[in-house]
Amino acid sequence: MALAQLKTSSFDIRDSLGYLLAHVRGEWIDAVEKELKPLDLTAAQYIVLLKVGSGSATTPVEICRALQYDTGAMTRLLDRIAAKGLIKRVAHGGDRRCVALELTSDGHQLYPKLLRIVMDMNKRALRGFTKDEIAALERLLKRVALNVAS
Amino acid sequence: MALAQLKTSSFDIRDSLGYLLAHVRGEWIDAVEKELKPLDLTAAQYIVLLKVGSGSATTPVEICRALQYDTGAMTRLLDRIAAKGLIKRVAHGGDRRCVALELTSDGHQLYPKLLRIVMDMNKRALRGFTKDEIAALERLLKRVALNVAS
DNA sequence: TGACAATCGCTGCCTAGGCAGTATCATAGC
DNA sequence: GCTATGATACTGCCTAGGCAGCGATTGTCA
Repeated sequence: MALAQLKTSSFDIRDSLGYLLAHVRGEWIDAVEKELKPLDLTAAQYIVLLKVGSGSATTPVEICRALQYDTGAMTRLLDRIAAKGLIKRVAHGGDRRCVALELTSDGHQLYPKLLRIVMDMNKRALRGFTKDEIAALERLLKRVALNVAS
Repeated sequence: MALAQLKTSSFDIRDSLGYLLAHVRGEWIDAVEKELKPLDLTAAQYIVLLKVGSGSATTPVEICRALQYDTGAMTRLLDRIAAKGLIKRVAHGGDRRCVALELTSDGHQLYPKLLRIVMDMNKRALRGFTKDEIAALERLLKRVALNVAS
C-alpha cells in the first residue's frame, strides 16, 4: 500500500486513505466492543454514557451535535440505556422542550469502568509512540478532517 | 484537544484518538455520499463496485473478508446493487458454492466515475500534504491498527 | 403584543448490518 | 470410496441509524 502513489492504472482500494481510516476505526470499535461485552453495552451506549457522565453533554441534542448523530436514533438509543437503568431523563429547568440527562446510581457506579476503558484503549493504541509522533498523528488527522469537510 | 495528555481528571471524549478517528472517517463518508448522491449510490455500494470493478474481489466472501463485512449483509447489499442493474451473479467455474461477481455493461460504464471519486477524495483529503507527511500519516495509522488489533 | 420561524424531543417508515441456522458443495483424512 | 470437517451463499430475526413529519415550546421581530 502506498497512499502517495494513487494511480488509476494500478488501482487497489487499499491504496485509499479512506479505506485505511475505516479499517483503523473498525479495529478500534471491535476492540472496544470486546471490552464492553462483559458490561452488556454497545459502543454507542458507551459513548453516550461517557458524554453524560463527564458532564460534557446534558441534553440529547447536545450529544447529537457532538457525535453527528440523528436525533430520532438518539431518542431510541437513550431509551435502551434508560431501560438498562443507567441513565434517566429529568425535567430541564428553563427550557421545557429540553430533557436533562443524568446518570442513575448504577450509571455512576459504572462510569469509572468506562473511563478506564477509554484510557486503556488510547494507551494501547499509542503503545510505543513518542510524544512527537502522537502530536504529529493528531495534527495530520485534523488537517485531513478539515480538507475533507471543506 | 491534546491526545498526549489524556487524564482522568479533566476528561473530554474529544481527547480520544478513537473519537478523532471516528470523526475523520465520518466526515469522509459524508463527503463521499455527497458525491454519490447524483449516481444514486450509497458508500457501501460504491466500495463493492470498486472492489468488483477493479478485479480485487470476484466473490461475495472475498469482499466480506476485505471489508470485515457480514456475509448475510453482503448477500442483501449485492441484491440491491444487482437490482440497480450494475452487477450480476454468474456461475463460478470450479466451485459451485461460490458465485462469481461481474459488472454489467451499465456497471462498466459507471466504474470510471467511481474511480474518479476515489482519486478526487484522496487528492482533496491530502491537499497541502508533502510526500513525507503522507507517508508519516500512513505509517502512524498502520501502527495504531496493529496496536489496537493485538 | 402577535405572528412567524426555529428548536427540541419524539414517532413512523424505510434501509441496513450482526448473528444464528440451513442447504449445498469442497476437501482432507482414513 | 466414505465420512467428517469446513466453506459458501443465503435466509429469518433482531437491533439500529437516517429521514420526514409532528406537537409543544421558545425566540425573534415587526
